[in-house]
Amino acid sequence: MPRKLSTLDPQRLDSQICFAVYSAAHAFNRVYKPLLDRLGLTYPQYLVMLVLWERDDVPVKDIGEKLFLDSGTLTPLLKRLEAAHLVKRTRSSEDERQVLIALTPQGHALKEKARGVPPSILAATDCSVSELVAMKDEIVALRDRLNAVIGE
Amino acid sequence: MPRKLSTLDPQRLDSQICFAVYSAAHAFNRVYKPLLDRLGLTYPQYLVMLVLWERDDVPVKDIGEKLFLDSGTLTPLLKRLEAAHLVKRTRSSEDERQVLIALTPQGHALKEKARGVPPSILAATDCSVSELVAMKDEIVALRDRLNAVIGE
DNA sequence: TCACATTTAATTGTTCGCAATTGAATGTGG
DNA sequence: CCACATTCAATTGCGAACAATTAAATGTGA
Repeated sequence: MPRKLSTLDPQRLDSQICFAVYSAAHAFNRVYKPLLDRLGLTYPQYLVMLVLWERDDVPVKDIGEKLFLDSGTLTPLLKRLEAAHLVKRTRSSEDERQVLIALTPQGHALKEKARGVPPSILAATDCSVSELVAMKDEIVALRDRLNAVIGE
Repeated sequence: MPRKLSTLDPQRLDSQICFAVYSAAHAFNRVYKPLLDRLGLTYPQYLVMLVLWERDDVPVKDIGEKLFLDSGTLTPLLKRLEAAHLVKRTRSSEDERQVLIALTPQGHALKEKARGVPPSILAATDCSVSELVAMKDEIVALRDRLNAVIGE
């Protein structure tokens, strides 16, 4: 009598935390989209801008380490940000292998326009800040354990 | 004296739950990759197979509703699964607008080969099942609230 | 110094993910 | 019954995401 086991079946879609994370990421993306459209940014471009608003004039590699992305993703993305006049890309003179990414005045200015984004997202989650912080910390811990397994 | 506020700054990358979810999704993907390579599947293809292993002979729309994906994503993906001889795509005779997706014998057989995937993922998370279930339920609830906002 | 490994970005090719549009089939109101 | 709207899948175009490779600059050991 294998009844009621279906909800525990590890091969069921709804049992899988990974699908929960995957589908939540897409849901976030859809909420961000109209907000970021006004800034002329995609979500990954917004992430790069967040990094640069914290610290400017950084090599591509540093951005990649913070966002867990490689040059195959970042190079074309940064070229689009450059085409949008938000960043400048210049070869480092000390180490010619590195390309340094710096904000333009427009890139700096966009930070003010983007100030309304996090509150809008917070409202959409319909959660308290403390709940979100707790969830975020759990998810980050999980992510870091997964990333630790990869580097084996 | 705006000191120590940086960790609470909503415009900081590390404050954002969305980045936690985004980067966790990518971390999961990297853990799944070597496991799914052996099955000849990508992660989204694996999700479609999970749906079909639960219920066969379903229209594209139903798959899309379960996975939150549209025909722009699913049509080419399903064609690849068909080219890999895992599914058949046939127009419904009752409603010629629908395309029904059915597993081939190889598609059915793959379920057995895929049985080892969830335990491997579980091991990689280094979490107890009950912890994961609790996190999963929280994330699903968050996702559903976000999706509710979109349909406004 | 010189051969060799390492680091860094860029490039190529494949697969998602989605917006917008198209076209065919079906449903509905008058 | 017929004009019209709706539904469904397919298509087009663009921007990620990543594996694999390339090329140039830098570091290292003999």
